Amino acid sequence: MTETRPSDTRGRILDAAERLFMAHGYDGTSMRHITGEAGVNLAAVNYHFGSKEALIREVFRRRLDWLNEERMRVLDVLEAEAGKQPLKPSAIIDAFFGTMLRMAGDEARGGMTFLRLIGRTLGEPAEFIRAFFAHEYQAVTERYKEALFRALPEVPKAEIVWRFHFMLGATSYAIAGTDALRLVTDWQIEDEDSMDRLERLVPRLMSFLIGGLRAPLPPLNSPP
Amino acid sequence: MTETRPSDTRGRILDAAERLFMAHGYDGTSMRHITGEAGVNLAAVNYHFGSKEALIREVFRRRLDWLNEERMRVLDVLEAEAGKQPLKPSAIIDAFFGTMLRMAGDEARGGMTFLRLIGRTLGEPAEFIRAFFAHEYQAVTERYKEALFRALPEVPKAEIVWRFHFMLGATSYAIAGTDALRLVTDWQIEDEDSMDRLERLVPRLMSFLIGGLRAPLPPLNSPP
DNA sequence: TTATGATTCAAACAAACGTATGAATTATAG
DNA sequence: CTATAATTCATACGTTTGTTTGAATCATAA
Repeated sequence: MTETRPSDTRGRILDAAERLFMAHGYDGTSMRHITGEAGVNLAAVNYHFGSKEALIREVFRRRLDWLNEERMRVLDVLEAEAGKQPLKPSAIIDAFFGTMLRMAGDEARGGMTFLRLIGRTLGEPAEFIRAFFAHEYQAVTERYKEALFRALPEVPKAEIVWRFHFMLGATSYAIAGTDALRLVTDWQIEDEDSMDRLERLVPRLMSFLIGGLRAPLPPLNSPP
Repeated sequence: MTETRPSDTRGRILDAAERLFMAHGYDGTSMRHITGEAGVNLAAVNYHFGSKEALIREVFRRRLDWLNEERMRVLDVLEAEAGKQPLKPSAIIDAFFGTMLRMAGDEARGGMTFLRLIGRTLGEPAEFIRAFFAHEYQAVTERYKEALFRALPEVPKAEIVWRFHFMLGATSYAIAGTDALRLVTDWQIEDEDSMDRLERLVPRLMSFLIGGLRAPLPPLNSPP
């Protein structure tokens, strides 16, 4: 629906790159892996995207554009419904993190693969990737921070920013794995099949995030 | 202070590798970067460690051995003090995460550099790194999970395991950055100098973690 | 001192990397 | 159909990668 498509070479490259970057990271994925997996010629990436750097930017852009617009839209709806009174913190958290997590069930928008790629990438060392993310996310995080400030007027703003940050970390890590996670989860979870696991992850994570957000404030340290 | 050293080539390599892996990741750091930064010959890494893979394993091992022994020791002390009654969850969390975070102030044990390396690496895609971590951590996480089970007998074990996992994610992300973090934290935090920031991070994160751990349980999903 | 083992060194290796080229092929328009 | 543009292709370029080699240098002990 985006454009007339004489050939799906572009799409095949993006899909393969998404999957491989998720599995092996940016530096760990070569052009030959990508084009091999996509079944296209090696030169196709540079023809269609210009460079490897531009490719991964496009991999993220085609998903993040929708996600961040959706996050804005959901917040619009919430604020319209609430009128002038502040939102419930849990509603804001669900709008930001829940909207992202629910992408896992939407295969047309990347599904679990893209979600895990996001989780991985927030810890990615490459400078241009971090810069790109900061730019893509700026407007959205700004709005959500403001909404949280209004929702929690008694909590110092610096504290909210930190906790927003902690929530991002818990979420990234939760979705990045199922592999890395096995560090902590060997048993007891295996008996749920992966469908169950994903469906239960959202409410589980959401409870944790809201518990953390609403936790008692840390003691102020005294020394002068 | 650690040992008699006929030459500190090994140590210089480990220090440089630690710093560079932290800054650019495993695949993003070349042997020539490492040996150049360390001021040693290119072949020195392969002579002293055998391979790049063995090098990064040693980078982690020299720090993690101490950290995980310390975690065990602290838990021993706590359990001895408590006698037969269960520990406070907050004490367990502090023993596990606080012990690690306080390494940031201990320059002889890697300090902030190693701490940020850990944060980065828990999301590292390379298979052998994940395998190594899982192996190094197994005994410790097992003991801490058991301690948490006893401390929170009313909470389902699966829930505790998940929340332990979320806590790991929040912690990794919190220490990995100051760079990546700038995504969410642009202002309001800059006015604290970096010493303050680090000192305040520990109680802030600890409050968040305990709030998440003690949060109300997620609703059970109903469908049959 | 000489002899022996440990370490450092410059140089080279094949393999893999991202990118560029120009010809061949395919699609589109007149 | 023909002409023009878009795309695919095999191939090659110059770097950079991790690792190896054999000689040179160092330290230690007899």
